Amino acid sequence: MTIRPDFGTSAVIAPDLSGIVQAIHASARCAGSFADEETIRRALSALQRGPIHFHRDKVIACEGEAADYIFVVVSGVVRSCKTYQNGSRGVVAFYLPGDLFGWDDAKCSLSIEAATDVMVLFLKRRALLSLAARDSRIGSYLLAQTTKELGRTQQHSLLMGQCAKSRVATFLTDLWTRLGKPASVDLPMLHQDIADYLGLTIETLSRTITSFEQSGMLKRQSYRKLVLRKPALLSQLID
Amino acid sequence: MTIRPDFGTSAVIAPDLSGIVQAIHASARCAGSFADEETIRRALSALQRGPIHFHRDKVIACEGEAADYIFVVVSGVVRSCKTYQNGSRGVVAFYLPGDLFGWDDAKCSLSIEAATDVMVLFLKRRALLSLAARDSRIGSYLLAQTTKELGRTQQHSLLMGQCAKSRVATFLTDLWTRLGKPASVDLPMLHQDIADYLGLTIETLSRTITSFEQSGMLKRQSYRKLVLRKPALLSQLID
DNA sequence: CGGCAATTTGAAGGCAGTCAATTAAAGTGG
DNA sequence: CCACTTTAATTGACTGCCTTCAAATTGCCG
Repeated sequence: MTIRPDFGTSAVIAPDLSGIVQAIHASARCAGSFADEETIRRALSALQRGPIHFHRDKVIACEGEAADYIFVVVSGVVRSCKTYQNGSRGVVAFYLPGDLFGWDDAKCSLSIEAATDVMVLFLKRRALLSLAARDSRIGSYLLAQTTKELGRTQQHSLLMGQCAKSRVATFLTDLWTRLGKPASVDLPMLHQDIADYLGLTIETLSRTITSFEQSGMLKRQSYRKLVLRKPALLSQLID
Repeated sequence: MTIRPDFGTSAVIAPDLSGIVQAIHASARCAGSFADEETIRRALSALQRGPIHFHRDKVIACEGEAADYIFVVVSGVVRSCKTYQNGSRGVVAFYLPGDLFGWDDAKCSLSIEAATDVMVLFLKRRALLSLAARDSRIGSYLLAQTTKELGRTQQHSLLMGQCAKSRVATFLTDLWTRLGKPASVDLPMLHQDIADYLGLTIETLSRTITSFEQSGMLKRQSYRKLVLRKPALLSQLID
């Protein structure tokens, strides 16, 4: 069992629920909640299932399936995507360690799949919702999380209207930023996943990265390892 | 003051808050709520402002502006969009009468603008959130509404990865369906808005509609009035 | 009827896609 | 540890869809 390289130090952010519990506790700004941090932890643990391990490309939740669970990524990368009859595919989002997702109703017809080998935690949806009804801190947290994801998705739909260079530059700088601006960026997912996420072919993705390298903006250390030499120049391509 | 043609009968769905109040009441499935329907109505009315009228292309809320309000469309169509330095524009979503929106945090940098002459109701964001903390029915409603919008936005980002014919066919059939499948479809917004929403130019949009007309799938009655003759064929173009 | 705005149509060019071949990297077994 | 196989990524040549720029047409409103 080989765990693929993942998002550096952030990979171990959420080995359990403690990150979420603290986030809920921190986001509580409203009166009326009647549970302390320990209570939240115990309540969440009670409706937790897993974490469960999935190999790359395994389907975690099928499209159209009854959406009984909310997911938390413990390690690795998860993709939310749709495969069409002609074999092409669109990737809506990637989820990294610590991300809570799976709010889309069942009708949304998106498939949740492992983009790398991953560990995923399951939370019973109905139980979580009824918990949110009793403790407004959890409700606020869920709303804030969903709003954040809505914002990201809006940005992504805007990105899809741009040219290839802008899309790739945005993806690389976003990823680099999320990783804490390390010296070198390890792409945790396949180029095919990135291309489907950006609405491009792997050939165009590859050629675009090559053009960035020829401009001196970045350097390839290997297929999946890049060094961003001039991030400022890359950012100028965005918009 | 000329009110432009809008979404037929649905234009008068929400002249006030009654639609939302009922939706909140209906979506209540959790214990712990301590307000009846009349209480909700009064609470919402208290933090309501407007409705206010905006002419087409007027900015309702500027990008980056402190997001103090949540919006409800009373009549007309609102667009959520971003204008780039080079003058191009991307439209993330259209909001129709009855839609509640404006959840995106301030940082999201989207501009809320009138796509037609519109009437918009304002709700104080903080007051609504604290109300949601006290009454879980309102919290659930807000979460459900945000989730619904997230799903729509995901579908839209997928759409942007498709070819022009699929995008236009999807837009037309979706609109036709939302309008209750009437005999003829009145496009309430300009072609430029639709093109920016679909990530196309107005020329490509026009040419695509022309090709649909030549295939006998639809017929133009005027620039903004279409008759979908073979909706099934149009749907086949969607993937 | 006249003038402006919106849409349609036409012709030419560019960016990204497709198909095919090569190279690099990772996994496998001797 | 190295040869072999398989998978992933790069590169090249060509095609096609969509854009761009320009002109004509339609529709709206005074």
